[in-house]
Amino acid sequence: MRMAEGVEWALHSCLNLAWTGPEKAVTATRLAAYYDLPAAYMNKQLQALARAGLVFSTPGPGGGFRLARQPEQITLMDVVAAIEGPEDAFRCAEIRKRTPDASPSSLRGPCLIDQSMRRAELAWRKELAAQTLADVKEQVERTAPDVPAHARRHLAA
Amino acid sequence: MRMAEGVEWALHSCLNLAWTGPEKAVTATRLAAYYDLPAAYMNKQLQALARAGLVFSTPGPGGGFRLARQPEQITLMDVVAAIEGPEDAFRCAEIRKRTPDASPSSLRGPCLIDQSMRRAELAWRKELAAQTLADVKEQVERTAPDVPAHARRHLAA
DNA sequence: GCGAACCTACTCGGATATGGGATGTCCGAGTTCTCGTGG
DNA sequence: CCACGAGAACTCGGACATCCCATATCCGAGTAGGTTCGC
Repeated sequence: MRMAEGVEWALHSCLNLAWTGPEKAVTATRLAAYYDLPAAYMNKQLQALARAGLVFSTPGPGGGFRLARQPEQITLMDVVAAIEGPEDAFRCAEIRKRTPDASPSSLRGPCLIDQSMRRAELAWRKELAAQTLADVKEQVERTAPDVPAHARRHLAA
Repeated sequence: MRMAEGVEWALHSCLNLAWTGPEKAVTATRLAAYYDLPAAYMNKQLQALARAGLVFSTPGPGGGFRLARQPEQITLMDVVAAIEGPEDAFRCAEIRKRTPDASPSSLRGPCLIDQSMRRAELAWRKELAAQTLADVKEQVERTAPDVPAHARRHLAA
């Protein structure tokens, strides 16, 4: 099980967009260059964020991406779901139904293995949903106060 | 992000091995046939469980797999880790270090995005570790009392 | 001088290659049981 | 009848194909701004 690395890119980019502010749009090329990443692929990740409604995208000169909501209103869960998709990691294929003696009685309830796995995954989602971009942003500003200025400087038009 | 489907197979197989008991070994072929799954691939999953020490494997006629511990001593986390490996789903590539102005001061602390993701994944692991095979087994026996007998009958030599 | 139309440059957006890991298959090493043979 | 040994069958274990999705790239649609031409 491996999470797409685009998640990491998206999270860092969202933080950077929070620092540059919603007034000026930042291009995918510039965000990618800041971390020396392939620009076209970074663009793909930002597209996913745009589809999820987390960022606004404007084409043309002066265009780029802007955060669509306040950092307090964006959770880490939102970003992960935007990149990874809404599906669970564990997907019950209901193999129990393929047994030769899958009687209606034994299939009455839900698959309990699936339930247990879902319960764990729900705990994961809850923890992600409990943390907002603003939380992480504030932590970074406290432990590394010069990072926001650096980001603004390198991402400014 | 997608978990290997071998996890589902392994969990069901562990339950079945719990029902057949540790006295008689059950072959991979028989476990696979119970769910109409490819035998060789099922064998691969059981091998992973054996490497992790969750099951004993004995070759030759009359051989097969037996649960290595009591169901109370095997958590869902054990099974998932055996199949999926020990690595985290989210792997911080430390892209923050690739910024042109990655000063030692700003890199002093750990990556806070990584920390947040780890916190969520830890919650997932804790929830998995909190549930044992015995828990799930007991739930199944309560909601579908005839399943254990079916398993024993179809998996008996 | 001013306005409008054109043109260029820029950016996103989706369609298109590529690579690595999960999925699926196959054969060999080792063990156990069986069967035959000899005492 | 019993002991023994050779053989066969069975099972795991790992090496070998195959397929699919994440990764990576490229080009087209659309837009904004600048430029030039006409009035």
